[in-house]
Amino acid sequence: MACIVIGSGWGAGNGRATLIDRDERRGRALQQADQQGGILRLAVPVPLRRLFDYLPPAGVDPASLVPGQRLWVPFGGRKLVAVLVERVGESPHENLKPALELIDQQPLFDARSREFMRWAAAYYQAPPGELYGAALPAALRKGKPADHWAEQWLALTTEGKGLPESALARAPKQQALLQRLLSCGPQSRTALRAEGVTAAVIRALQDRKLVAWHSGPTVPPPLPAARSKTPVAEPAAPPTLNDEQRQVLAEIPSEGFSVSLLEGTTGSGKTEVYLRLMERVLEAGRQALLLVPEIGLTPQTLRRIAARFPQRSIAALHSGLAEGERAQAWLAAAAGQADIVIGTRSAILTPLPRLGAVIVDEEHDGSFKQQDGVRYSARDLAVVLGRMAAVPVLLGSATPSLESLHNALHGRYRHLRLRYRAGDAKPPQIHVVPTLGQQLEEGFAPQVLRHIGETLARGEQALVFINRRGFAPALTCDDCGWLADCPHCSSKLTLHRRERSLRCHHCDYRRPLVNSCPECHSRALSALGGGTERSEALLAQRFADYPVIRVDRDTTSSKEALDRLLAPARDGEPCLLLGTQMLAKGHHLPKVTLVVIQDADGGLFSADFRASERMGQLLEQVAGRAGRGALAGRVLVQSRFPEHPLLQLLLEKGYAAYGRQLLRDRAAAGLPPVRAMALLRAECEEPRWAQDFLAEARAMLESLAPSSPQLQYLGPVPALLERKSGRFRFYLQITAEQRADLPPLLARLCAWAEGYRNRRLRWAVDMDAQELA
DNA sequence: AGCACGCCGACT
DNA sequence: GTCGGCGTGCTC
Repeated sequence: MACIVIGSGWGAGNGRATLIDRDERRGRALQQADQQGGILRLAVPVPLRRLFDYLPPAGVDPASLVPGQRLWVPFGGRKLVAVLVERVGESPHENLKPALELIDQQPLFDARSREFMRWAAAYYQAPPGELYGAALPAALRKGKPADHWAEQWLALTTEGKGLPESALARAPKQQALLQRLLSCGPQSRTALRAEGVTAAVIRALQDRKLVAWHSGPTVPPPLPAARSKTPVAEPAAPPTLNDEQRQVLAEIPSEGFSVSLLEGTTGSGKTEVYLRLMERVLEAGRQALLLVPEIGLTPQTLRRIAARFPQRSIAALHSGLAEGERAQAWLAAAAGQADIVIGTRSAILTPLPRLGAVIVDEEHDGSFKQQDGVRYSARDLAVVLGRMAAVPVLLGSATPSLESLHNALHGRYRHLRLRYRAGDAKPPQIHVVPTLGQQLEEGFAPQVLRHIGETLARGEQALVFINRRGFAPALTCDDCGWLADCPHCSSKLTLHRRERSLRCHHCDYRRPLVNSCPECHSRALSALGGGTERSEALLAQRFADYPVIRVDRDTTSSKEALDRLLAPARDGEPCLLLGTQMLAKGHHLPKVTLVVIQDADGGLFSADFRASERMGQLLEQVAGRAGRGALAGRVLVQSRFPEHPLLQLLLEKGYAAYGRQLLRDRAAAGLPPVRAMALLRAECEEPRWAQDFLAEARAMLESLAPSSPQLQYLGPVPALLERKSGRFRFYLQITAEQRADLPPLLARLCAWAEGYRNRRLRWAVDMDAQELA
C-alpha cells in the first residue's frame, strides 16, 4: 500500500491520509495493544534525512528501553551507534531488524533535548543521526559506555557526617578535606585533583570509612544551601556594579523566555553582567550555559569564572580536551551535575536538564555558524533553546550582528546598552590616514611609522592589524607577466619567505619558492602586495630596539602558543604587536595605546555583502584594544578612500549608527537579515554538472512555489572562490520575506536532490548561510 | 557516508 | 581465465 509521507524530513511512517488507512490503523492498534511502543525509532549516524525503525535487542527487557539511550544497530552490513528517539507502536517497514545491544542504562538525551534536536534537524534540513553525532563527544559517539567516563564524587559516609569538628586534629590535611565535604557537599575527583588533594589523604579517610567514592549520576548535585556556609576558598570579591550594569541586570527577566541583546562597548563590563546573571541562575538551583567563540575559551576565562564560583562544578567543552575529559565534562552537563557549562559552538547541542539561562558572548562572531557538515548557527539555536526551556537568553557584543540588531530594533529582543568604559579608561581617538598619492613604505604611510616610533619611545605598546598572512599575496614575473596560481583553486599562491614556499590559502597546496620564472626563466620576479610577514620584516628592521611580535596562524599554532607570544606584551614592556584577526579579540593589553589598521578598504568594496559588516566589527574590536588601561588610546586607519560615506559614518558616529545604516542598505537590497536567505550549494569537478543540477533545482522549486515578492530565486551563480581543491562551486540563492516559509520548501528541495543521480556531484543546503564563498 | 553488487579492461 | 576499476542502489 502506498504510504504518503509528508515532507517533514521525518518520514518514517507518519502521515497516512485516507479514511481507509485510518480505519486499518485502528484495527492494527487494537491488535498490537499489548506491544504498544514495541518498535524503536532511531537516529542512525548516516547522512540521510530520516529515522530508522528497529526491534528491541534480544535478551533486553523492553521496559528498560527509554528514548535518549544509545544502542548498537546493524545498518547495511555495518555496525553503528544510534540514539533512540522515540518508541512507536507500528512501522511502515517490514522485516525490521533487531538492534544488537543496549549501551546506556540511563538516557543521555532528555525529552527537551530530543525535541530541540528534532526542531534543529527540521530547520537546517540536517540528517538527525548526524545532528546527534555532532552533539555527542567522540568517545560516546564511538559507543564507549557512559559510566566509564562518569565523574567520580567523593562524599561523606554516615559515620563521616557524624564526626565532631575537632576530630582528626593531628591530621590537618584530612581534617581540611572533611571540613570541605561537610560544608560544600560531595566533591568531584577532578576538582580535588586540581586543588592538590593527594590520593594518600583520601585513602586514609576511606580506610576509616569516613568517605566513599560514588560514580556520576548517583550523587545528586549538592543543595545550594549546603554550600553557602563556611566556604573553603573565599570567592573572589565581586566588583561593585555601576548604575548602567545594575539597570541592565534589572531588565533581564529571571523567569520565562526572553532574549536580551547586550550592546556594550569594549571594556564596559559585559562579563560582569554575565557573571551576575549566572549567579542568579545558580542560586535558583539551575544550570547556566555560556557559549563563547572558538578563540574565547582561554584558561584565563575559565579561571575567572572558577574563581568567582569556587563551590560550583564547571564543565568546559572545547576542542583542546582529551577525549576522556571531554566525555566526562559532557556527561556532567547532561546529567545535570555541572552547574556552569562553558563551551564553543557544539555546546549548544549538549542536553542540560536544569537549564536556567543561555548566554552567548561575542554573539556576532562567525565561529558560531558551523560551515560544513550540519550547518547550524549556535547563536540562533540558543534563542530556540531558550524558548523551549522557557529561560532567558542573553546575547552580548560590542558589535552586534545585524541579525540581532534587527531583532532588537523591531522589539523582538530587549535592547540593553552599556555605554561607559569601566574604570577611568577613555574612548580612543580615531583618525583616517589617506594613502592615495602618499609615498608608502611597505604599505605604511610615513606619519604612521612616526607614530609607532613615538609610541614605543614613550615606553608604550603599538598594535598593527594586517588582514593577510604570509609575505605577499602574489608573485609575478616582470618580463612575461607570469603569475603563480594554484593548480586546484581559482586563486593566487601566497609567498611565504621564511618558509621559502608558495602556498595556497584555500587548499593544502604548497611548492618551493622559485627564483626564476618557470615560463621565461627571467630572474626578475616581484612580490605583489603585502602580508604580516612582509610588514614584520620592515617593522623589525625599523624598530630594531624593540621586540616585534607577529601573531597569525603561521606563528601561532595553539592557544598556548598565543599565550606565550603575548607574554612580553602582558608584562608591559614597550613592544610592537602585529597580526591578523587573531589579535582583534579578547586579550587584555593595557599598555597598548596605538592601534594601526593597515588597510580598511577591503570591507568597502567586496562582492560578499557581509564584508562591510565584518569590517565594521573588526575595526571597532581592534580599536577596543587601544587604551583599555588608564592611558588614552589612538587609532590610525589607513585608507585610499577616506571620504567613503560608510567609513566616515563608522568613524564619526561609531558602530551603533553604522550597523543601523547597514541594515537600511540590506533592506533596500532585499538581503538578510531583513529577508531570510538559504543557499543550495553544489560543487563538482565538471562545472557544467553543478550548474545543471542547480538550474534543475530552481525549475523544480519555481514549479512548486513560483517566484514572487515573498519568495525569490537567484542563480545558479559561481561562488566567490569559483574553484576550490579542484572542484567548481556554484550556488542557488533563495530569499523569503517570511523565514518560516523556507524550511518546508527546503525539505522538498532535499527530497528532490536526494533522488538526483550524479555521484560525482556534492550538494548541501545552507539555511541562513553566512558566506557566499 | 559506506558497503555491496555488477559489468568491462590488463594481468599474476 | 581472474583481479579490480568505479557506476548504481540501498541502508529500518
